[in-house]
Amino acid sequence: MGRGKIVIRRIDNSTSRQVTFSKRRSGLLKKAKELSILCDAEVGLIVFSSTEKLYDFASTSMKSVIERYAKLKEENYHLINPTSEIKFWQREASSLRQQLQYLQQCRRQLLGEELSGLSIEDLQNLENQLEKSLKGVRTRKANLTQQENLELHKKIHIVSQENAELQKKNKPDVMNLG
Amino acid sequence: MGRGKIVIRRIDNSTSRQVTFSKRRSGLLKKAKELSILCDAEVGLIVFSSTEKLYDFASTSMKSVIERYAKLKEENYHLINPTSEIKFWQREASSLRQQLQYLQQCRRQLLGEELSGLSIEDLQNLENQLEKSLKGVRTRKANLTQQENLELHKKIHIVSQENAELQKKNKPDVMNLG
DNA sequence: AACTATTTATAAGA
DNA sequence: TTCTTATAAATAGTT
Repeated sequence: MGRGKIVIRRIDNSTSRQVTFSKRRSGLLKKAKELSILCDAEVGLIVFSSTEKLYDFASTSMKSVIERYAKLKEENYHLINPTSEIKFWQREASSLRQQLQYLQQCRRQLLGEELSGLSIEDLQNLENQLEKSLKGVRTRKANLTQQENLELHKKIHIVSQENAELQKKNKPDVMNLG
Repeated sequence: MGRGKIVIRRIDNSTSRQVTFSKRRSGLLKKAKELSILCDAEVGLIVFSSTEKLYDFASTSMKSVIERYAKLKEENYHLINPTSEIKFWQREASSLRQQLQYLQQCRRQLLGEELSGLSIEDLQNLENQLEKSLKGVRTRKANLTQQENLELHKKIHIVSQENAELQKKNKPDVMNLG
């Protein structure tokens, strides 16, 4: 619903991701509110931006929504039970550690290290990916360099003009010296 | 967004309230999902219909969303017994999440994505690294291929010998057939 | 459940 | 960030 159609995938550019977040967040909150009013529903909405900020809406109160939810889903009852609360965080940490380990291995492979576990096919895929990466990086670098060039040209032009004007002004003095 | 404009107030007619609920609920869930994907946000949405039915969406898991929410809002935090062990694991998870985030960004750059924050110098370093990676991968691939070739040669040699022996043994029979 | 006339949301641009 | 506007998407009322 805008000037162009978009596909739903993470927006790479951080600025436009923020802008889109701001717009869609307010739209979502508005619609959550409308649903609760129009249809007499109890609604709770929690949104954390990628910058860790919290935005929320609750038709009644978030506490009430969460408690009602937790009653229905007893696996979430750890909210009220400190023992399972500890277990929850332990599992969380374990899961995160696992993800971390995977990403670290992935990174090492992308750095061309730790390749011993890989088959020839894996290596070929990795090579293809690296070539793609390289292409992306070079394109970006070229764009940036070109942009910088343009700006430098502009600056030189301005400085040259300034010089020309100064020389014009200084001419009389120069003649006096001669 | 429909044949007519409506005011946002409770829909009196129970049938059309249900119909609207069904339509808007799915719209809301869709948009919650889209926001989480597009903007890399953690989103949790809980909806109870007026008929007590639960509909929900969570980009990660509802547990995680609620925990994170509860951590931020102390008024809900009284539900949790803040023992030092819980705090310890929370800190642990937070630290791990940070590392994870860093690695994810690192990985995206190595994949040639998300380059918008990098200077020309950064890009040059990245390019150098990728070239190094590529070299490592190609070397490893070449070694592996060579090694495989060697083994294949050996196998062929063995099979050839076996064949030769079999042919020698079979010769009498073959002559008998002739 | 479909259909569509409208309204609403929002992507892109300023 | 905020406004504008062309266009995509959602949906109110209808079949």
